[in-house]
Amino acid sequence: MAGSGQSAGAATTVPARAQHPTLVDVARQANVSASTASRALQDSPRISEPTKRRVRAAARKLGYEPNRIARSLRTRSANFVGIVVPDIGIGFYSRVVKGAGDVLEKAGYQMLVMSTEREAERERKALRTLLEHRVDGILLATSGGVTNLPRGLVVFFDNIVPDVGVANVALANRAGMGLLVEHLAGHGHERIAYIGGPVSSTSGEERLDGFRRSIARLGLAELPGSTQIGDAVWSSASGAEAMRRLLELPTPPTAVVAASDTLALGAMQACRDAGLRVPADVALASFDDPAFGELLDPPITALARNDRRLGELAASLVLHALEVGVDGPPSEVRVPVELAVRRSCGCP
Amino acid sequence: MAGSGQSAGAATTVPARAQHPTLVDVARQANVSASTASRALQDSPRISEPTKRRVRAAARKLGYEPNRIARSLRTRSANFVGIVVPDIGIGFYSRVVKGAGDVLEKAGYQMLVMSTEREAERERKALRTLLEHRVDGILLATSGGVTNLPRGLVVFFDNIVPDVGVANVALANRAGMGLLVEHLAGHGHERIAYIGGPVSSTSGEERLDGFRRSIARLGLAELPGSTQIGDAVWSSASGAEAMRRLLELPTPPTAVVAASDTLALGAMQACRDAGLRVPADVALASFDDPAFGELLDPPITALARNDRRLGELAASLVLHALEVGVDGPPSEVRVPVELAVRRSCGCP
DNA sequence: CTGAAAGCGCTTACAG
DNA sequence: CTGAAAGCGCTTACAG
Repeated sequence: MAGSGQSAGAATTVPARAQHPTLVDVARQANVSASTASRALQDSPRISEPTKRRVRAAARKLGYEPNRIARSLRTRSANFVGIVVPDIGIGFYSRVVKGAGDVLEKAGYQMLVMSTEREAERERKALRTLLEHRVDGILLATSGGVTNLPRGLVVFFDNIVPDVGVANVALANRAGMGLLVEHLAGHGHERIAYIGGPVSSTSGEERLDGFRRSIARLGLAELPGSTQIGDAVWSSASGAEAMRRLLELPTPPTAVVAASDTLALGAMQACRDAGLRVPADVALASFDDPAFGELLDPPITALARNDRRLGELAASLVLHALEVGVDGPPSEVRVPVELAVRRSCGCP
Repeated sequence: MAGSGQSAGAATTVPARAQHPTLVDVARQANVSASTASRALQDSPRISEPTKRRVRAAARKLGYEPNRIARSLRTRSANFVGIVVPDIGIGFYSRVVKGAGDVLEKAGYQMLVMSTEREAERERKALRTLLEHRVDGILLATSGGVTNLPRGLVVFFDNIVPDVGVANVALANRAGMGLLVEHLAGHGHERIAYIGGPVSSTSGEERLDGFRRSIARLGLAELPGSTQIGDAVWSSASGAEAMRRLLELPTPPTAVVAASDTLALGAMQACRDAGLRVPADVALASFDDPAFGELLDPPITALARNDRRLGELAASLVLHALEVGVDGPPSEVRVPVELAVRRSCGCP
């Protein structure tokens, strides 16, 4: 039938997957036992130099590539760490993934990345898959899919579930908000409004709380209707809508702080559409730094985040737990943020 | 010594990793053999309904999670596909990863993501790791780390190596450039310049070529010094520099097409710094659509890409090869792009 | 310094 | 319809 294959004898359904040489192939070639070959390739001190050389030469000659699956089964550790994020297409998460990947790779671990599209069902499935692969640990930015805590070592990040997991790490949401509000107040603003994300997420909740505390600390009043919440994905469109609601207030704010770059961009757009100038008519500051914040018109004052660092920390925490075991409540880590002063706040 | 562990008898170095129940545990609980338990969980038609129910109940009761490592070793297929990208932090790549992940997941595969930071050495290492994990296929956006083609099924994307691999997929670079140049020419521009990336990459080469062909097709002259190449990462800074060089030309261009969003943003910045207005003084169009292209001032005319679609295609291609095997030269797929007309080109 | 043997947790011919 | 046995490719006590 078919018969168009290049190599003779290959079954039709079998793709051209070359048979990998195994350790016993190497051992045979080097005239030693499999045990010795294994130890030689691990550079065990129990093997003589000449033997090691012979085994290594044999491995090279055969193009031997150790089978990690077999190794994992035998050693009962896959050397895998799973990371599950709501959406890998979002800059924040992809940068966290990078940071985590770097430290995991250095420690000899591989990373299994799962993007859940913010669906609880997909998150549960991702978690199950990870567990079936016997990952050594999990880095989890949950979208609400964790009904019962997955057994094993999990470090929560971004979206924290209090008191569970071995650790959790997030940005310094409250402190960051404080920086933003204080800066705006420093420009003389007294009517500062807030555009944020749903308080069901850690960022949404902590940033709103940070905003309120700052307002109070500065002795300012929280005006009615001056805190607006956007949609679940913190979309620019919902940021624009929120801004419009703010502008319709009997006495609109003179300054607005947005809890994310997307929200801020939408807000800026809404201002422009309303014929308002930023910062002359409304000052604006953003929690997240948009990718091209300095190229916007006006360049946007925002918090410079260190997303990679967050990923590195999360990975280090799971690695640490892997090494020393866990006991006690989760450690809570907050990654500091820094104010990047540009023009949208009113600075020259 | 230590003795701070909660559960009795746990060795100090062993983290609190619960012992997973195995298939024989399930079998014992259900009073069947391991073979039967295995078949029951696979819903084999050879097993009676009552037995299946009993086995499933036992599995549920014990919280059984099949060990994929053992299964992979036994079936000699990890059901893994590797994807290696230069930088997962870049929107394009993370979107491709998402697209690929979606179709792979649906087909029952897991994705191993490797980000190489554009270093050939890291790329080689990533490839080796993937092979050691016996991935069934590889999706590769190479940064030049492929000296000898890794054995196995590889689909190249973004950066193509001619005539190798089972398939390659990239954006319709030449056609896209044509769209951009023609649109600018439609505005009456005759002095159109180009800012691109290094021609050592597929995108760099094909986009420059596409530019030149379009210019020629339109009967326009390619002015000396009117094609400028930025740095290896297509940075905004190098785009700005390229723009400055263009503006210093004895007779500067009236329109510029940038081969990427980053380059375009840099160019726009340089224009602004030079006191030039876009599009009044210089019209601008960009190959890639920046994340917030419509929020820029002016909103930028660009090609709306379908990065996810590219990832989906790449994954489908590797899956196809997995199923039917490979023969013949690689199939070459180009993902179409679409013109998103906004304001930077001169449209009202 | 080296080797024979057991076993990690599955799946799957083979037999009944 | 069910089970006993072999084996995927390693690593690692155990013995010498």
